[in-house]
Amino acid sequence: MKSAVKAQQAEDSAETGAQQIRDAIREAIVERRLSPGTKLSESDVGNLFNVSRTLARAALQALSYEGLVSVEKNRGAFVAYPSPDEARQIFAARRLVEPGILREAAARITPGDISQLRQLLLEEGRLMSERGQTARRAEIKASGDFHLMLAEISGNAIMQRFMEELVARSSLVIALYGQSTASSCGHSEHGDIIAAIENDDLDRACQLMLHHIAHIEADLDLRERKSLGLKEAFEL
Amino acid sequence: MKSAVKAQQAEDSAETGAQQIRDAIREAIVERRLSPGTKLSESDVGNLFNVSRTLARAALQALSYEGLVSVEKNRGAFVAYPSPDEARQIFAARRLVEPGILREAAARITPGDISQLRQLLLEEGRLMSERGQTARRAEIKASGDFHLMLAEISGNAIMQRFMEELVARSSLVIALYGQSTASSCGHSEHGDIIAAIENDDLDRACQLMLHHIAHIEADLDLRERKSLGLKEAFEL
DNA sequence: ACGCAAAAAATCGTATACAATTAGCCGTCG
DNA sequence: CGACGGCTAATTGTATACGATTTTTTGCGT
Repeated sequence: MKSAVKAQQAEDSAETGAQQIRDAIREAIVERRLSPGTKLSESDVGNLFNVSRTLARAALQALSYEGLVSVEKNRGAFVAYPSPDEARQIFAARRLVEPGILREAAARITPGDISQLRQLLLEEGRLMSERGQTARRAEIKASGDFHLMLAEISGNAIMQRFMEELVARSSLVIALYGQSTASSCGHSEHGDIIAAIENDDLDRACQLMLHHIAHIEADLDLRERKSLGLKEAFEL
Repeated sequence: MKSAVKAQQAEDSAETGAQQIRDAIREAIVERRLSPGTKLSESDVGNLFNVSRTLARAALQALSYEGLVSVEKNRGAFVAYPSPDEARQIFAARRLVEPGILREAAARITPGDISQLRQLLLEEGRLMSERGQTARRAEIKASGDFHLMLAEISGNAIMQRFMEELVARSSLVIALYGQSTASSCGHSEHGDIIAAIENDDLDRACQLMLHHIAHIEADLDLRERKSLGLKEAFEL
């Protein structure tokens, strides 16, 4: 799975400082070590990675393009705090594209791909039973990787990159609005989808995928709670 | 249409130099005043807009995230030169998402939206009959705006941004591989799609959209012609 | 005249420095 | 006692400077 995209700039591909920082921060956000709303000042980021503000700034700008941090002019960068409406749009986008990706992936899937998917599933299950923060974080990533791997199999680098953005932002949304202590993704549903693909039952696989996404979304509490109303917070 | 997205950083929204440059270059690329492969050195861009290399660099980096320019480490930035395979992926992505966007848009479309779409169509037709470079460029933009407006009507800012990227990159592809001198888009097909939406015939609208995209793609010559081989160029 | 190697030029990568804007603080005034 | 105003500190926006890498040129030898 780490063979990820890296589509453009094929040849030299030596990540240029800023990209390393960007990736490190992104990973921290996706694994929820950084909470939504956390301030990411350019100086702090620079000091943390022992680079100049120039590179820190570049990394933050890059993350802002992916929707993972929001930079406010003359105020600074913050880990994105998606509104309930944004959250709905993210999942609407996933419902819109994932069935299509699934179809494309099913059309070109190889036995090797399937065994890789199964292995991912196994790993996911193993992490799920473990205790501890680090296992939990790895599990969060693994459950997203299932969706990303389908995108990779589809062979469309553009859709793959888009899915990476959607999965990452989903992680933020779940961190903010998720209710169940249970992990992010219904684990068994992933297995069902693979099974449907193997049976060449594409329609069923797509339907399962839609249910799966709906299931994740159903676990969210997307009520507008704009800093607790500031009035309602004390009147009750 | 210019009410565009601008989702993040809602409040002050005063574009910060680099963004202005980015938009200017993007417009130049989409309108095909800049050809694929053109070198965009940071110094040149900076001088052209009377800003420092810092801002020029930021703008180019931003464009690289959108896939409109490719930056090669220690070599420079160039207007993207999508490979035939990339071109296919771009159109595959459009086939994958545009029907879905169309369905979402149809669900929330208002009479006002329809009249705006019609007006866009009229403008497009007017420009099509005119002669001259500037009219041609405006037409290119207008034909893309039809698709973008549907995305805007769909109410999903994320899908809208993605469509903006896809339309812009499509323009590059057409510039590179387009054959017919005729414009980029079958104009009448846009009208047919609107008509189908008005008749609440969603399935037909989606089918028309798919045909429309296929039609654009059919006008491309996507054979691998890697700088004409340097040998084959003279042996025939 | 051709090819190769070393130097020169140009360009990018990163750091530092300065200017502009914002946020917090404190003192004064009503 | 609360509110307003200006000042200071912190943070971002932009420019300039320096080092590294690549490309081109140039000059020498064969």
